[in-house]
Formats: sequence, structure tokens, C-alpha cells
Amino acid sequence: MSELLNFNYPPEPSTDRVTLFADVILPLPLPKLYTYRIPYEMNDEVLVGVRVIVQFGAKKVLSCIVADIHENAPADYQAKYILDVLDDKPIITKPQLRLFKWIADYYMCTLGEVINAALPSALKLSSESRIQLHPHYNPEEDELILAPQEEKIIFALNNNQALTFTEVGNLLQLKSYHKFIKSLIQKEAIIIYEQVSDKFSPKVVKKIRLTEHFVQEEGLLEELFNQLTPQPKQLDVLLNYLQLVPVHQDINLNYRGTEKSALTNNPHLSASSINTLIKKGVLEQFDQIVSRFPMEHGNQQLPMALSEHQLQAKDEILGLFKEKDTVLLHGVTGSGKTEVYIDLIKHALDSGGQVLYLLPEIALTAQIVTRLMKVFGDKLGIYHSKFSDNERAEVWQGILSGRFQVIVGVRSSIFLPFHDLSLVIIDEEHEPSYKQYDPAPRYNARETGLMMAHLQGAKTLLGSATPSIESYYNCKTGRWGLVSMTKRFGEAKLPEIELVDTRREQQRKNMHSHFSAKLLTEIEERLKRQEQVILFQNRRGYAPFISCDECSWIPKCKFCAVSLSYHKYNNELRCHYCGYHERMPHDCPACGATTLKSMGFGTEKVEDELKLMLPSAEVQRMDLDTTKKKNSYQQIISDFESGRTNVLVGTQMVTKGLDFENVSLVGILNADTIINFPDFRAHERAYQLFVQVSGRAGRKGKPGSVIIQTRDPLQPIFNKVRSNDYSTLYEHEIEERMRFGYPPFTRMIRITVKHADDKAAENAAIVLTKDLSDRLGKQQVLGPEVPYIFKIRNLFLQEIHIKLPRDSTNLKAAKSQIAQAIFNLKLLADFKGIRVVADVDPV
DNA sequence: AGCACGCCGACT
DNA sequence: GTCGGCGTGCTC
Repeated sequence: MSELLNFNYPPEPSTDRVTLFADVILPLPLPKLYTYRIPYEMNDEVLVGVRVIVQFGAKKVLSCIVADIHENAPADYQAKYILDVLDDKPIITKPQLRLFKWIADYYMCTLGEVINAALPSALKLSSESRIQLHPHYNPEEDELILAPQEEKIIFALNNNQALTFTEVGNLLQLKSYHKFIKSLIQKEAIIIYEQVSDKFSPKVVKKIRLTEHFVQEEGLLEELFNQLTPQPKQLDVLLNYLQLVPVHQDINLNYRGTEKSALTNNPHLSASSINTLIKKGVLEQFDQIVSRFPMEHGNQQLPMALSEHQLQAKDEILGLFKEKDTVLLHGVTGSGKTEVYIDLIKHALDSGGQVLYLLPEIALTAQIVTRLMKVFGDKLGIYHSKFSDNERAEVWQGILSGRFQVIVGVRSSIFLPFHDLSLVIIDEEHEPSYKQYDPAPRYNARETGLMMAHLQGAKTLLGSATPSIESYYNCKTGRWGLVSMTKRFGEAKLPEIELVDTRREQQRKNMHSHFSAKLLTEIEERLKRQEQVILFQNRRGYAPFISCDECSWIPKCKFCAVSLSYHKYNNELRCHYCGYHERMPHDCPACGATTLKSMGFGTEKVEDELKLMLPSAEVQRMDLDTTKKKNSYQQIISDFESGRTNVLVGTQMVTKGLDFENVSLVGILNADTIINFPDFRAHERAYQLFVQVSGRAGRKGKPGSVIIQTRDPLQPIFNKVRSNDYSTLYEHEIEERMRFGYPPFTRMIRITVKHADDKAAENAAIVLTKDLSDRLGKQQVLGPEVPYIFKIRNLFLQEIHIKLPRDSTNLKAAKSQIAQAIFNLKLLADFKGIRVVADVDPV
């Protein structure tokens, strides 16, 4: 794998002046690469994987990635020159380029789109047109006849030296500012230039140390003390510095100095005396580039020895890796998969490769990070969407430089510049959130992670308590190895699951709003015992819709075909698809009645009502609305962990990666909305969700219980959840998938046709379906059909589903047929403004 | 994706 | 009559 690090163009000692060309990936959705000429002086600097600056089109200056270097001069056009090289070493590795190519091909998008998604924007360059005064123009002397707006611009430029176009717009308070710029250019008062700026800035701290002088010569320090005795404040500063940096013990310590803030933050020291000492030349100030991540040295020890089951699982995995590249670890919730991962990561590091540990967004919590930090210390990099851009760029660079050998990260970490991977771990592999839906690339991090491992000769370990049917099928057919952990760690028991028939309870008047009497008593019971409760409701907001009692009016989104959800905390009606929101009306806009009623319920209502019914309980809600701020998520978790809150109400977020020892009850308020989902994966999903939520209950000796409220307790799925019977579920599901030709027996591609006009969308979809049927065969193409939500953001939707056979040669051909069909459709005059999106392996 | 060139309505 | 709308088409 290490050949991959050596990107240098073959070092031919030839004296011939070779003319080289570079094919570059522009960060734009363009179907092909563009060829630029490498200026001779840059021949040695332009390498595959570095960023270069080029001019694209009339004036746009962009940074892009070099994908290939060759000597083939383009025949039919004059290649422009590369303007500049930004990196002295590649920031994209060769295996990465191969992977990006695969992503673009497989998920039917452009390389530019992949690059765009992959690079932290701190590594992308922004080019913005700017204006400045014409070098020969002197506003004081040269008399030009200027419009008042033009005067204004010149005045601003005199003070600012440069303005961006948007700044000019703001300055003039005008949308149509262009003509003034044009006119000023004509009058030769200003010029336009393009500026490319590298946005990545390393973090710098101000530090302070003694000047060389005092350290080098013996005795000078003592002399200094005597000198400073009349200025006690300055002496204080010096003494404090020596306390922090005992230079008298080891003069070498002075070189690193101490952070200036360590002195300035000390209330006993005066800032002015610090500054005086700097002025006197006693102390000096310097900048040091530091990491945005705290350095922590892991003790390289497992925090706890593996249990017998864990050891056995680990050995089985390692054994299987000898013959197979991929292994699925099927371990019940609470079986301690994480410890097994940690052990395997250590194992992989010992043999000298890199490791990627993928987790779904909601499972990448401080809990897991702390655990990993303890073991891997500063070898561990974290890649999370909540990170700032500079932090992400630092992780990126850290992998390239070898500083990070293990990355724990979310979906997008598959884009990171690994070049020597030896192990990829994909935890919670069944998670649908590994799939990105919008925008392109519509990739699945599970499949992509597998491909990445394959390209770099690494092993892949997938883990789940509830594997996806596709993955389990791969084990059954022998392609992957399978390892099972059936026991919970520390002999903890799997939770007892109890069903409550809400329909029957309603008849018996046992329902208090959305809570059954049973659930309420059980919650009260836990509160009494100082234990904790998690309540799951798969819907945020207060109510999914409201309705007028008099006239049945229901508020709908202006842009989407959905009803607006009611959010009580800010008294708003909100669309969960486009974000449109309005104030909750006081009375019905249709009939004027004051009888607006909320229908159904979300997490907010659960929280609200529980607080009313059990006033002694400390209830906290965790969903998208309460975790928007950067630290709010962590706050909620730590409040629950410390016991400040007793009941946690939440959406999907509460189902993953959270281990709270004191949780003895989990309630699922409305199981029916989860089961009755019109999708071939609905059963699988429901099973996974129920098992995952249930898994939050009872760890370490305390048996937990789960209460599931449903109107239909006879659903067979409940028995499978109750008895933890994955294999029955699998057998049932795989049989259905075979019968109806769903994955894993086929590959699906979903084509969505969008248009502002519903008739145009429909007609275009019909035309496209016809064309696709002709190309691929009638039985492969289903639809078009109008999706359940038929309009989003003012675009009407039509869907076509394509089912393709599994083998990959046909797959490639089929995809190019599909791309052709879409291309042709867009050429048709009747459908201008049409948007077509292909989603490969939709989830 | 931008951004330029190019053909039709309301204004100095 | 022009300014300016945004509709197609190209960018190495």
C-alpha cells in the first residue's frame, strides 16, 4: 500500500523539455475532466492529487484536483495553463481517487460532485471577483465625470483597497450595481481581479517566554530580580512565569514558553506590567501553531479485559479474516461489541495500518469518543458533522501526515485521505442514515466503506444487533463470515417486552391521552425507585397536524403536499420537508371558529403531557428541535447521565449508542406508525427500531422492561422482537424479497422526475418510462407513479423504479442506458425545466 | 454550477 | 429607442 504515498511523477533524469498536461477534476457537476497545460517550471510540482488553480471559462478562477498527468496534447482545442500549485504534497491519495471514481460511476454522479462532498470547504478555494482602483488612476488628481454611485464606489475603494461584487451591491443598496462597475472600468478608474484565498488557517496561540539573553548567560536572571525589586508588579509577573516554566531548573523549557493567557488570566497580575516587560525586552511574545484537538496520550491499555464471549468473538473474527475479507458481527444489544472493536483496532494498528471506524451520526457520542480516546490517545481522529470546517481540514491533514491512525467518524469519513487502510469497521451497519439522499453523491457509506477496504486490501467488520437483510444474506451465501454474540455483557438479561393494546385500553377508558394506565404506573414505579425511563415517539413537534373542529380545515404547506406540524414551544406551524413556517393562527382562517385542535402527537406533546401527569418527574426531550445548538445534545445526555433528569423523551436519537446503566424502562408510545409504512423494508425497519430501542433498557444486572403501545398487538413482528428472533424475521423477509424480486436479489434504482408543472412532470415521467422500458426491458421498469408526498418545494414528483439483475457487467451497461435516457429526456423541448434524479440503491 | 450571449416588455 | 428580464450553451 505504501506505493500509494509516492505520487511523484517518474523522476526521469532526462534533459528533454517535456510538455505535460494535467486532467483536473473541477468542483462542478460536469461529466468529464478538463485538460490544462502544466507550465514547464511546475513540472515537478504538479502531482496527481494536488490542488491547482486554473481559469475556467472567461474569468472564473477555481481550485481543482489533478487526477492525471500525461503528455497528450489535446488535438481540438488549446489547453490553458495551470496558474498555480497549492500543495507541495498530494491532498488526495491515489486509492482515494480510485474510490471517488467508483462512487461517481456507481451512484451515477460526476466526479466534481464527489470532490465537492469530500473536501472540507476549508480545503476548497473560493474565488470571488473583486475590484480595486486602477493603478494609474488617482482620484485626487484625475478629474473624471462620475455618477454619484460611482463616486461612492471610488470613495470606498480609497479606504478599503478592494471590494467584492456583493460588497458593492450592499454599499449602493442596489441589485443592479453592475452597470456602475462596467462604467468605471471603461473610464479606467478601477480594475477587476480574481482572488483565490486559502481559507484554512491553523489555530495560533499567543505565547510568551524570556528573551534568549536572560537564559543564555548565567547570573543574568538573578541580576534581573534585583533590578525589578522596585517594581513589585513586574517582579510578580516574572516569578509567576518561572513558576509555570521553571527555567532555572532546565533552561530548555524556556523555548516553549507558556501561553500568554496563563499570565493575563491571572487576576493578581497586571496586564500592563506584562507589556512593560515585553517592551523592556525581558519577555518576548511569539505565535505557535497548535492543534484544535487536545493532545491526550492514551495509555494504550484496554480499560477492561475482554470477557470470555468477547474474546471468543474476537478470535473468531480474526480466524475468518484469514479467508474472507468481510465479516459481520451479529451481537445482541449490550453484548459489548465496542470492546471487541477496540481490541481489533489495536491489533490492526500493531500491524501498522490505518483504521476507519464508522458510526451513524446519532451514535457518535461523547461517551464513545471518550472511551476510544482513553485507548488510542492522540492517534485518534474524530470526524463529525458538528465540527467546524477548520477542524475537519485538520483531521484531513492529520491522516495525510500520519498523525492520526484511527478515525472514528460519520458517513462522510469515507472521503478521508486514507492510503494504508488495514481495517474498516462499520458499526450499526443496518442504519439507513448511512445513505445520503440529497444532494449528490447519493452514496451509501456502508457499500462505499466496503469498496474502500477492497481497494486498499483492508478487512471490513460490520456490526449490528439487527443486521440488514442484505448483509445477513451475504453471510448465508458464504461471501462474508458471520460471528454471533448472543449473550449480553456481564450476564445482563435481555429486557422483558410487554404489549399494551391501546384500542382495548381506550374502550376500557384506561388511556390518559396517549399514555396507557399501565405505562404511567410503570413510569411512576421507576421514579419511586430512582430509576430512569426512556420514551420513544417517532415524530418531533407537538402534533403532526391541526384541524378545525367546525369546518375540518387542515393547514398545509404552501410549497409541499404535506400538512404543517404544530410546534408548541415557539407556537409555529412548520413543514418538515422544506422548512416553511408560519405562526399558529389563533382561530380558523377558513371559518373563523376558535376550535383549532391538534391531531396526533409528537415528542413535544409527550413531554408536555407527562410533565402534567407526573409533576414530580424531571422530563427532558431530545429531538432535532432540542439539539440544534452545538452543545445542547451533550448537555441533555449529561443531565440524564447524572440523574438530573429521570425521563428522556425522544425520536430516533434515543435509540442509538447511548448506554445508561440506570434505565430500567423503555416505552414505545405508538408502534403502529412504525410498522405501517409503505415500503418493502418496513418490517425490517420496525424490527430494528424496536430491538434497538428495547436495548436501551436494563444493563449490568438490572433487568429492564419495555412497554410497546399498539392498536394491533397481534402483528407477528412483536413476537419476533419479544423472542429476539432474528432468524425467523430473516427467513420471512428473504423469502418475500426473492418472491417479489427485491434486493438482495435485484438492484434498485429510483428515478425521480421533478417539475413545477404537475402535467409536465407526469408526461415527462411517461416518456422516460417508455424509453427506459425499450432500453432495459419492460419487466425491469416500474411506474411511473406519484409518490405519497407528491410535491416538495413546489416541484411535482413522479417516481420510476428500476430493478436490475445482480451481476455487475449488466449493471454498468444499464446505468449508462439510464443516463442516456435521462440525457435525451432533457433535450426534449416540452420538458424544459425538468429535473431528474437517479438514486442507486435507495433506502 | 456560473456566466455570457441573445431575443422580447416597460422605462430614461 | 434602451435597459434589463432570464432562456440556452459552453467552459480545457
